[in-house]
Amino acid sequence: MRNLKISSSLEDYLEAIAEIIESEKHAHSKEIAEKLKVSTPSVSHALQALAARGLIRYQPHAPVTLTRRGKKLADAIRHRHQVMKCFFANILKLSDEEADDFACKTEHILTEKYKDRFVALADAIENREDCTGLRKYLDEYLPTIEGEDSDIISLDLLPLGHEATVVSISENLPGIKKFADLGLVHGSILQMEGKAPFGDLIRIRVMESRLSMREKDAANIWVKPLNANANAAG
Amino acid sequence: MRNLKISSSLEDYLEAIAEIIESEKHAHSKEIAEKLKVSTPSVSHALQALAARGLIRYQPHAPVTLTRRGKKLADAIRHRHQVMKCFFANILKLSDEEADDFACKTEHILTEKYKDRFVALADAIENREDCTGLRKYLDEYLPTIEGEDSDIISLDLLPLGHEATVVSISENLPGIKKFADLGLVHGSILQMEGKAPFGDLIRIRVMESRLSMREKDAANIWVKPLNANANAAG
DNA sequence: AGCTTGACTTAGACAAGTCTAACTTTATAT
DNA sequence: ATATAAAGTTAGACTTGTCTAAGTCAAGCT
Repeated sequence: MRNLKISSSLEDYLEAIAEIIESEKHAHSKEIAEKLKVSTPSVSHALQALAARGLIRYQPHAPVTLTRRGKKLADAIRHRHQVMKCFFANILKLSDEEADDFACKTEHILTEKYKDRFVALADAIENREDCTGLRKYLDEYLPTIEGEDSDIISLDLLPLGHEATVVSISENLPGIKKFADLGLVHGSILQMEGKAPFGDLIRIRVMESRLSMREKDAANIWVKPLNANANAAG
Repeated sequence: MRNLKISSSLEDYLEAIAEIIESEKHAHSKEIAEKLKVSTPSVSHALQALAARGLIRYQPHAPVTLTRRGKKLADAIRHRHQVMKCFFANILKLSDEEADDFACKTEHILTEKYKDRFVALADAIENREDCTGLRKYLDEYLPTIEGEDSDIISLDLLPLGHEATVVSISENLPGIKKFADLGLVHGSILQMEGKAPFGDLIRIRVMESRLSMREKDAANIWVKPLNANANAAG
């Protein structure tokens, strides 16, 4: 069996061909071009590449059909797409269109193993009896998340005097302090109090206490600055 | 503010530079090359591109540093990486290394909105009181999923006489029959009984009953063939 | 039958990203 | 101080995937 890896661009062509054939029996270059929003010369080029890999039957000026191998590969891609689309729509509550868009991108990087785990997770969340609470929560809360290009920065970038809330902390790195022990957790509000000009140390205030940490460690704490404060300084 | 979109390749360089600077203060071409497993000329080339976009300070033969904008963008990328890595490791139960690998790919396609929803989902699953059952299930079941390039095909490809189990069905397409009504659900075992040579119809057996469907609809049913059966035929 | 039109392909330019080979710069070591 | 080594850059080839421009093919019309 020949090499089955093709570029994500060719995967897109193959997928489009499969979908067109499904609804129209034959796939014409023009339709493929419209579906993928590329020019027809690009399609011709891609068709030659697919034919060279034995995935389609292609004679110039005739509509293409999929070989058995091509159909199988196209199906695998379409299945990945479908699985991810369902996950994004049903679990993450994206709109149908958003889910489809995002699935288009993930279908090229998803491997079988990961796919199966997404399926299992989605299945469990949707069907387990003890997940009614979670389902209700996801239904109500997720659609409210808008995430308009939020200005999350790492703590070491927070300007002097500015306040911010802690968004997340990478604790899994070796040699990093346990920040949680210092009262630094998701949601904490902190203020940048000082930066040593050359040194590696920064000083922050959390609630009523103060603490110092290495700048290097601060780069692993992500915060979202609160607006309208303080004297911007570098 | 200038255009902030850069290619995923440049994102990789920027991320690598940020990580090296974090542990070594200065990023040298050679280290970047080693980290990304590319040649040093490729690094030089990328550095020029990043400098042209105002993301790094770069003088030939001197170690690079990040501009403020560069640091901010690098942090956004690293945060996406970290979020996805946590999701894959903690929820989907991939190994640390697998989670990291997969995060490397997803970090380039994840937008803020989707990121926030992944965070919310992971947070809910890990911390809600009513999710202990789900957590236990994920802990025990997901690691057993191996998905060794499973031979999932669409039903219309199943050879005559062969049996298969239903893996999933796309019901959300317009004009598609409600297969569930016919006893066709996830896990059903079916057998291909006949294909009309030209026509669009195929005939299958599910449990003790038989049903026909259009080949076009069969392409939206994914099955996993059972081994060692029947007479292979086209 | 020949003309016209639309579909498709070929040819060739361009951009991004990679590489090897050859060169330059900087640092090190007597 | 100069030779040598290491690091980094430039030059140029190659690949993939895109495009426009210019052709070719095939079908339908009169």
